Amino acid sequence: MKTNIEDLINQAINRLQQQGTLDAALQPKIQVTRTRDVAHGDFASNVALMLAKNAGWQPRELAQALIDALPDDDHIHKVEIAGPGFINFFVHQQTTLDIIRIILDRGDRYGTSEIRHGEKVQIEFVSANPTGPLHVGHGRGAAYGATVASLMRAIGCEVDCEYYVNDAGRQMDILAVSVWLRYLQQLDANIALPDNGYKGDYVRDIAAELVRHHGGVFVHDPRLIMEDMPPDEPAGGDKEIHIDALIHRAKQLLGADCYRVIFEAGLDTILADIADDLEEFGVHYDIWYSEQTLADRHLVDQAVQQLQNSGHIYQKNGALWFRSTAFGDEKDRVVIRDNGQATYFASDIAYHMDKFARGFHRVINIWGADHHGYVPRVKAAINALGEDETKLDILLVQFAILYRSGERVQMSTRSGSFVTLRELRNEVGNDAARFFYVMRKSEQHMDFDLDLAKSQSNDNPVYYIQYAHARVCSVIRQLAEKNLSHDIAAGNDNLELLTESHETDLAVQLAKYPEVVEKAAINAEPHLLVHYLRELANQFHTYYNAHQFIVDDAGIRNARLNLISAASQVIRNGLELLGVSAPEMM
RNA sequence: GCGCCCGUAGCUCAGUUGGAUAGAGUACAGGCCUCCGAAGCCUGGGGUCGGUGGUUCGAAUCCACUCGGGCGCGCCA
Repeated sequence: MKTNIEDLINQAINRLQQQGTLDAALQPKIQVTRTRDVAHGDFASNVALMLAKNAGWQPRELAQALIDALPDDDHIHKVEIAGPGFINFFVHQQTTLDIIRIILDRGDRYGTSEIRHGEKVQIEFVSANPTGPLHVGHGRGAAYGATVASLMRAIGCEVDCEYYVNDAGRQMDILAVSVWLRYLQQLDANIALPDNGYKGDYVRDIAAELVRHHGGVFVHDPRLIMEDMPPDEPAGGDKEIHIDALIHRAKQLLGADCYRVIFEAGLDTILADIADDLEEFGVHYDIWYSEQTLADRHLVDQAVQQLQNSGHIYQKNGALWFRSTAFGDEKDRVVIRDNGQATYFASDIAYHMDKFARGFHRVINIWGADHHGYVPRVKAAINALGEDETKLDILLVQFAILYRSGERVQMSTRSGSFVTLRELRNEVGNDAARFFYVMRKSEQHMDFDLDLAKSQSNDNPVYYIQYAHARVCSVIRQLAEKNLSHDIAAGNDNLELLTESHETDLAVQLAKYPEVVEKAAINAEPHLLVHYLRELANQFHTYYNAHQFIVDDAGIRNARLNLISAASQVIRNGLELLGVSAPEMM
């Protein structure tokens, strides 16, 4: 209907331009919006206001001229000028109610479209280091990314979800050493974990598995391990130097093969745990992309070489620097360290090159907001390599701050005293977690109230929406008990009996759904859908309290049952996109 | 110090490609089950949209300055 009115206005403008009453050079952007106030009709356009200045008309006079030039349309029964020059459109009630027939016909496809048909999109999200289980901060990125993917699929995109596995960096070595030391402890060695080590219980579990499968083959004398070791921080030293030395010693004593076994035990166990966790959370990935394979395939070398060939690299202090300042970055960045090792950034350049090489129309990275300073250098690299930077969108997600009993829950990764995503899911359930995470705009800091999320009460917005769905299901169940039936065809034939204002209001809300999905998808803003569904649930509950659906008059009964069935269909479709269940009973 | 994000009702937040009288939840006060699920509905009070100035038919929205909060400024990842 909205696009329909846009067409009508376009025709009117063309007609005026052909008549010469309006400057033919004007190319207005037609804006048609749904009105907030019923007195303003169903749809309104500010086109006359936008055009007036350049056309040299008074807004209201231009509006009148446009209305006079407007073609007739069966769906519209009144058009009027209001305020400073808005054009308000009043739609026939039959047209409004017809959406019910459309929804029941399209079923779970209602709200999907092909406006971005065939657009190949890649979304990379979470990509947490596999050095420990996912925590609640990662949960927001997971829920957000998965929902954005669903939304984009709903408008016709072909979406690949990808997890970039940082399996090559120093953090992984620190994990491997942590596992090894726990392993030695479990075999009664007197040796402490370094200040910088990973101390979570999961490290002990991995070590225990090593003991079970390999016995004592990785045992070395603690005195030999610690011999000539630079002191750790508590002993007055530098913890970074200490742990790097420890990593070096571990590789030396264990040899490459044994070190590899321990390293991979840590990596594989944790990655498997992360994958399970996400799968249980309803977050599915198409590709798990290993950072290590970039180096193995020499893609990192190639990326650096390519930058070098195009003159964007220089040498300083024994390292190779990328001149990112030439592309708007604050300072130049090292890609190859003086010890010959590539930086994480170098890998990331190679990774993004590979993303572009894979032919996506659009590449989306979802990062924690603490990485925002990293955005300019990645875009700089993409520009330097001659790729189209506008294909890449980097969406930032702010942290979620947990509250329990009104108190802020403290989190710390290294100390191991943090709330994992799994703990959160067990505590509040997947539905509430998915819903709460996307309830707020992603770049907004979010307070996550654990007590509210798990409360099975009227305070909880998840239940509010699910309850509306369950209520409809309950009504349909009641029919059988009363020996009545729901005849959808008869309902469609009697839609004109839905004359109550609650009924037209609800139908209007249902008609908005595809517009909401489209906007939420294009802007990557799932919270719009959340707010829409709440409002829809509210309108349904209001209607429910005001009117009986199961009435003796078969015409009205079937029409009303069609309306509430359509409402439940839309709620189900919307919750599906959010990854939240729509129970028939609760 | 520089850069990015944020500041809207007591609290949590929508609304920000400029549109009509700034909305919702929650909390608070009152009302609604002989009737399809009260996990619900209705009514009410509550605001200098952080502040000041500017741009125009029109500003919570755009610009400048300013105050307050968060984050980032590694040859870490």
